[in-house]
Amino acid sequence: MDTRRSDSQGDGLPFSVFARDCPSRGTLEHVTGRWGSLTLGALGEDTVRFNELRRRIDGVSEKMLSQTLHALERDGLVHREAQTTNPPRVEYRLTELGRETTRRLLDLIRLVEGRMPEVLAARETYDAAHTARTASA
Amino acid sequence: MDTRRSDSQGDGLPFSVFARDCPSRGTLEHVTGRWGSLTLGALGEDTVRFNELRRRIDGVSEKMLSQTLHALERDGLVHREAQTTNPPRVEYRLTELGRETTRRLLDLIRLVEGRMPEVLAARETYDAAHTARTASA
DNA sequence: CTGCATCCGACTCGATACTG
DNA sequence: CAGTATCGAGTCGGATGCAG
Repeated sequence: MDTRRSDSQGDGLPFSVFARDCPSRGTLEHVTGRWGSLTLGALGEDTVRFNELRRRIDGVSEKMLSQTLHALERDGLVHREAQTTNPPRVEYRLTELGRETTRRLLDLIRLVEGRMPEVLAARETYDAAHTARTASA
Repeated sequence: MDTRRSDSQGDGLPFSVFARDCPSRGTLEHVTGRWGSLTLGALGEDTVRFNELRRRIDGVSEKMLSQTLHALERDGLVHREAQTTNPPRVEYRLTELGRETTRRLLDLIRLVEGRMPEVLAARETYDAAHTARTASA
């Protein structure tokens, strides 16, 4: 059966990201996506306002941050608290689930960052091999 | 100072995904991207051929898998071994760095999958609140 | 079998402008 | 400050066709 593909990865969970129509795939993408991961990481343990968040994530546009925040809020990872005062003040912070998720995410990010020298070296090797092939052709 | 942003996340690493021009951002995207994460997870501890990999990842196109594999190979996460025999046989497997990365990634995936019921519930709540607002308007 | 090249539509993203 | 609406450029991604 196609829907049992997850077994080949040996997880035995009720959902499987490996299946095309699995809902966890969407959530995983919100979490790991370009802005999702950065947003979660930038929130961390803090309670942060919209523009502060925007400043923390270098390069994110208003639109993308807003969009990302909505997706994460919808998935129950981020809590949004709006005060209808003037000036408006909206604060975002991680839910418990969001913190758990972010913890794992940061483990991953830290690993990747810590190993970047290896990655960069691998890239050079790869590129050298490839340009050599192209150049010699 | 802008380049110290990473400190606000308390990691103190030499790279910071939060900075726009940080090379780790690209690698992180390869790893966590739509197909990258699934490819790494599908490789696991195995040595897998191209089409077998394609079968494991439900919905991936040839093009995307090939592209993803190249990116991961370039980053030193995946090892590619091509036998120039006939028929051609190309095997992919994770490097040590790839396995480390995948381990973290699977921690994250498992968490997300395990908590999907919560996510789904949060979505319903969110959607209900939103459609209510829209409907009542 | 394992791929690369090309075409082309769909969707994403970012800049801008505008609202409360 | 905290967004939403719109629009155009760019990228993603799938289908097809071809090559070793």
